[in-house]
Amino acid sequence: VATRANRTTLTRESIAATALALLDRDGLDALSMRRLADELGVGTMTLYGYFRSKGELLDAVLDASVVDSGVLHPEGSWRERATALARSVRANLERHPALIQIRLRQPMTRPAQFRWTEAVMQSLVDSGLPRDQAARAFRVLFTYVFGFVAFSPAGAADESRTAVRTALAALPPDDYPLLSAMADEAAAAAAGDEQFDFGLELVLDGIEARAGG
Amino acid sequence: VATRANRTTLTRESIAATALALLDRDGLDALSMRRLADELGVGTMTLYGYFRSKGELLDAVLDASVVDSGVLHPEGSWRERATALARSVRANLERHPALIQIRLRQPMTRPAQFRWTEAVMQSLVDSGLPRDQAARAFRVLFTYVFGFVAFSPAGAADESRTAVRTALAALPPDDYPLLSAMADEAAAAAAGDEQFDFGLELVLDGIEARAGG
DNA sequence: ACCTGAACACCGTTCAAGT
DNA sequence: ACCTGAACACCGTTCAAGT
Repeated sequence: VATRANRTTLTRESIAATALALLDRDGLDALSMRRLADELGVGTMTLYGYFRSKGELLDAVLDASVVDSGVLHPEGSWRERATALARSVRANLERHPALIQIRLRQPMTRPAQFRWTEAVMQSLVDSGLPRDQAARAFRVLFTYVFGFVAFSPAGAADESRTAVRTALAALPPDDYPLLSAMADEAAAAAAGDEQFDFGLELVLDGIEARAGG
Repeated sequence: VATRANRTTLTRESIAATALALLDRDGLDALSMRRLADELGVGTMTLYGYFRSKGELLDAVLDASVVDSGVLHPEGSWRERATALARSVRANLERHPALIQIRLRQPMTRPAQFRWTEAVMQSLVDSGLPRDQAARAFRVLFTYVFGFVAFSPAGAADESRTAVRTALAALPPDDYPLLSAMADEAAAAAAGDEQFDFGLELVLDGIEARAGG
């Protein structure tokens, strides 16, 4: 609902930045070409002068989100560096919760994301793993971090814990002897920093064991 | 495009089953209330007599997909059972690729899925882990398996490998000394059974180390 | 009780036209 | 060169009506 006045010149970058802000504010469903054009104070069709399709715009939004992606050259042992890189990419992904859903469609062929990949891969090679195993280990770490963000609701950690506790406590003990008795423990593991770090250490332990450390 | 003739009586279950078939055939974007009603040979609004909304229908589709979920009571050591359960849920998720995207929205409070959770949790408790750690370990395993399916394209394993190899080989070696030289190793780790099992073993090693051996 | 067409407020995108 | 309204083929859902 901005007027035409508060834009200078449209560029792919400025449009992507506005789209990212809209995404952060109102979520993935709210991002339509029509709404974004409104926000920018232009006609809907103007956007098609900068992007061939909505998909191409979403690609540009992914690139825009990586610009401010935090620590890329941490110090320390391979394990300290891997830990710092995993935490920083998690933090960045959770700053823009809608992005993970976009990323499900098109896999990791975005150039900007490769800087993080290079840094993580370097730490894994430094662990002493041969390259083929370092590549596999990278993929496990990637799967863990992205999976965690995708399946452990970030903003709603407390609500998600409550939902898990309620659901498990309501299960019939005859069919679910373990789960019905473990509602509190399961709730604690449903989300949050502690759970993220538990899993990260566990995965890194597995890598270290393979590195012969 | 079915005629009214080839349905007997509509039920929530029969509608969900048709929706799942449509999802498998044409993907998530193709599943609209209008198209599903067409498929069933009824008017669009008829569906709203069985489900209050599209979201409620998607919930029912998730439940329907769990019915045929395979191995739930494997034999063997805790680790053999955990392995069998992880592989079977991966196979089931990959049979219905669109479901993982639905599952991103609403977390694991679907009753039907809890049978799998109970069985995995039992294997983890049998490993000797205390319950709070078993709950955390379950969550890591869950994150790994679901993350793998979400981020490692199932049907398109070969194409995804080719895409990764091409993208990495095209990176400037000055900025990406490691990645540009590791295109083949990264491609091998991008998808497939071998990579899934590598990560699964790695995660189970981490769990076993915490279980004290 | 069970079903439904018309209507409303949205989508992405093509096309032909405006400056 | 850059922008755009109208139109097309879609959405999910409300409402008032049909049998």
